[in-house]
Amino acid sequence: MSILSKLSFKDQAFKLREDAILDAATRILAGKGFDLMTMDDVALEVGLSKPSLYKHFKSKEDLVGEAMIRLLDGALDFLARQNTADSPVGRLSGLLEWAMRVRLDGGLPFLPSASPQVRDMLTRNLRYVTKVLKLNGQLEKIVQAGKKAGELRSDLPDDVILFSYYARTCDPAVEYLRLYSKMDTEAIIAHMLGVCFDGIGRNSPSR
Amino acid sequence: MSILSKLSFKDQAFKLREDAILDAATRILAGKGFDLMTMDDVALEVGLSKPSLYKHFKSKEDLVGEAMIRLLDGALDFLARQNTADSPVGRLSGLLEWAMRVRLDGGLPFLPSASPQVRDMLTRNLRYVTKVLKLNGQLEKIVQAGKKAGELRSDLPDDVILFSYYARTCDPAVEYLRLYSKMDTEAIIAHMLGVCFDGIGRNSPSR
DNA sequence: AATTTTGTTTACTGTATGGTAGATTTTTTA
DNA sequence: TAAAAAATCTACCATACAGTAAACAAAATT
Repeated sequence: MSILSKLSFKDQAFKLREDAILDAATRILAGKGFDLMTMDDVALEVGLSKPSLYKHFKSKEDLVGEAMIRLLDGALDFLARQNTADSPVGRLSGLLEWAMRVRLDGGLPFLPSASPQVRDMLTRNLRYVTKVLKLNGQLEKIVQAGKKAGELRSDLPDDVILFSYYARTCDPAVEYLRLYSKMDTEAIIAHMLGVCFDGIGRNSPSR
Repeated sequence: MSILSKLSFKDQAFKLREDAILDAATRILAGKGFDLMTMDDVALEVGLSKPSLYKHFKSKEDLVGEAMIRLLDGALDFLARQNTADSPVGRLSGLLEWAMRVRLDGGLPFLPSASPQVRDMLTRNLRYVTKVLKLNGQLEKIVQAGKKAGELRSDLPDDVILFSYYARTCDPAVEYLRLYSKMDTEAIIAHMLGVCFDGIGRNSPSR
């Protein structure tokens, strides 16, 4: 075994631990949110002591930032794997479904929806912002294509459509339906997609 | 001036101070959310010292609960003043517009959307829960009437429609549009109403 | 095996904050 | 105006938590 492969093995172990920490942080974040998540929680969940976390992430903000970045990477990856020949609304719909599934599976919601502090924190994270802008750029193109194809409302500005779309990924309605209705994951996803594109008004939705 | 009217005057002053505290708490809550709001913040904003707050509210949770209850009272009041002859969607639309306007005016969002801790806290507040159930009952009737009249999608269960409707009152899209678009309050409200009832899909909305 | 290096942990610091006791001021009453 | 009552504030406590220093253990290197 060469020195190189040994190093690489060590690095792999390091990376594995890092992923485990991010997994734990993600679970706890999804469960109680940023403010109630303590670094001791994360350490306990992942089976390390707190100072070890700080070998990987220089602060709580950094840790959460990385967790959000990993989520964005997942979204960008999903987009990249999509067939670009699919219809714009089909692509948006697919990504939204993916995001809902991640969330209902114990993952994070996409947007730091409510808390201004979390939003500000992420805004200060350059790598996060860069990825958000990249994702936003790609989605904006899809939205424009969708408008041209008559699949999306052309009376709404792009940013209204985009922000409303993003908001659906962290829609509290999902959480309330999960808690207080008897629907299963699939029914919730189907309904939320319907509400996103067709709203709650009128009969006979398009999809 | 009789003893009674003096007492009543003192009570009025007390009530005024209480309202001032609730106003301050509401502003701060809207600005930084529950976790970052400290009792010292509130005391400073309202011009009292912290212990004086505790003459009115027995805890931070209690204070925030009362602020939310005041908001619910406003909504119930708005509903009560509506013309019951109006169309169901007209009534829902009017209330949503009211809620958006409250929020954009520095008020609170309706639902404790994101934070599970805040949701749990309010769930333990009996007076709050009672009012939520009352409001929910009234809105459910309107939703059912709307479905019957063909103004609301009858393929969606009542609770999907209701939770999606509530979610619009605290939709983060509003915040993002306010921050990152050049729309004014009226344009934001108009678009958000459109998105709520018609979604973002297809052309030519109904309203 | 001795030495260095790396990683981990225990035990701690500093700060923020919800809440309170008791002194102090203001207002009311007589 | 003096005594009593009410309201308010200063100064504090206890707790929780992000982050760290230094002791300790494990592994790698010689």
